[in-house]
Amino acid sequence: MTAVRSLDHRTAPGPAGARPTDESTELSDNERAYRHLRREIIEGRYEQGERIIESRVANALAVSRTPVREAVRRLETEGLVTTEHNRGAQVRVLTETEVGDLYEARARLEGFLSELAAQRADAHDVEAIATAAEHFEHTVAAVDPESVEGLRKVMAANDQFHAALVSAGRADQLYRVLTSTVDMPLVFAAFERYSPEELHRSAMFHHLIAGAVAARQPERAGRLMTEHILQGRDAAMRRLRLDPNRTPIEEGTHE
Amino acid sequence: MTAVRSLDHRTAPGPAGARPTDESTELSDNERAYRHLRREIIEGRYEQGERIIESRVANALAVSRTPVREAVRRLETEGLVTTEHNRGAQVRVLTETEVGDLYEARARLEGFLSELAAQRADAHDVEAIATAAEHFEHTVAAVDPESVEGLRKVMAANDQFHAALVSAGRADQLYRVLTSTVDMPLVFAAFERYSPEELHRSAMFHHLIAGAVAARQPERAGRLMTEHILQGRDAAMRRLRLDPNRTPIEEGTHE
DNA sequence: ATGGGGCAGGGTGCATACAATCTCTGCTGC
DNA sequence: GCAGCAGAGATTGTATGCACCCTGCCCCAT
Repeated sequence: MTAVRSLDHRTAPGPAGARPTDESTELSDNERAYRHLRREIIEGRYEQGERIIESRVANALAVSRTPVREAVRRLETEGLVTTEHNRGAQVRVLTETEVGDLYEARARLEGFLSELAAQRADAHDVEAIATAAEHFEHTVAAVDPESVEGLRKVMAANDQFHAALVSAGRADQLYRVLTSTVDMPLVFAAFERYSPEELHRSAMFHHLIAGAVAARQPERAGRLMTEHILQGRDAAMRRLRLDPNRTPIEEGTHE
Repeated sequence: MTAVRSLDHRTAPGPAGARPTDESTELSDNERAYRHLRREIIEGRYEQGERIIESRVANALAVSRTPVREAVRRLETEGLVTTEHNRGAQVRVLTETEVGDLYEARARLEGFLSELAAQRADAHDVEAIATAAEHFEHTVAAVDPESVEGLRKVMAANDQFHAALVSAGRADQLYRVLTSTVDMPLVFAAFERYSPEELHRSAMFHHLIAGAVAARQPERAGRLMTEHILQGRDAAMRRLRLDPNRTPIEEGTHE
């Protein structure tokens, strides 16, 4: 495959629903490869343990192997893939215990984050958090959680809520720790299996957390968030036990 | 600069004090670049915010830019450096608040880790933890904490203790989260400034934690570890406040 | 039939080439 | 004297080439 791209670069600098806060630049190939692979893995389109062939990914994105390799290094550091010398990368396989531990670690980190948010939020932050909680509730009620788009919308709304907390907590560094650490795979795996009641319960927790932040009660905010995440863990692990082999979200052959 | 290496590869497959448990393979260029850069940054031989020039690093290690770039991607994901498109990487600058937050996050994670260790350790693990605590105490008493080698020895002993806990907690995933997350820079910055009394206090905490694990008391182990880390935070931040501009550990020009 | 050696193809790791971008410097014109 | 700009050199981002590694398969000797 030889460079059929050239124009991709110029088209669409990314005017979509981009947050007005920061990025509007056109993505580097590296970044595109990273996001692509991340999504493929998170949404289950790679098997657990499946090998990631650099040249295939490169072809699929019409780039060379170089940016793909760099993306793989990032994913490796995030823990989404493992690598062996001269044998490339494969999607990480997590045991049930590991999944549980990671959820619990996440619960503590997000609990801490929520405490910070409750301490540091200004009026604008409080507003944003409440809005996000509202938005999540609407989304959950409106979309079909079985469809890919529905799922993605729910996830996006969920991210928005957490992002509002991060912003309120002035904790960008923590955010990196959270997202860049076997965080997403769990989230998606969880939502993939969430029942309507569970989604509903999440929406309720979001509201409660928003309330605790607005009331400047760090401990309660932290406790609620911790419990919220642990609820997610339990739901996810119930499903994991029922169906240990996750099924892909979409067809999307990465062949 | 053109390949003057060739032999580096063959020499010393790494028979040094390598843990018998795993690696004895010769390192890839990528890995070498990663470790080199990581150490340079952690030990303060790059200024905060200083730019990292790929070709310079490549020359210094007698490798091409390719593995260096991959190493930089890893460091970026770990949060040690930041990058901007077409403008390369620079050493991350942390505010005092961010340092404090990260320490606290770390305190919670390591606290959790200690709980796991107290729950899951077998007799062998308990033994290893006690030994490591002992070793740390000896090291602290024996070396000159002002010298680079002394500092490195203290850090190595410290790592050994924490590694023993990780091993006991069956928490390899968590370990990744801990180390790969703006963890090291803080550790070193802390030890760099530690006074003998503070090192002593650390040794004491290690013993207490080891005791709690041996006694199978997860809560106490967790609490002690959390406090241990927070002590470290306070010490580090006291020093930070006295001398906001860290000084390099060694001369070592990375020119 | 079976164990093993070797060979071919697929893939990875690294080096090198090159265009695009950035940055710095010195000059020009106001 | 200084803002601003052009150009050269420095540096990054990506593509491509190549040597080595690894795996699976076929064939041969036992």
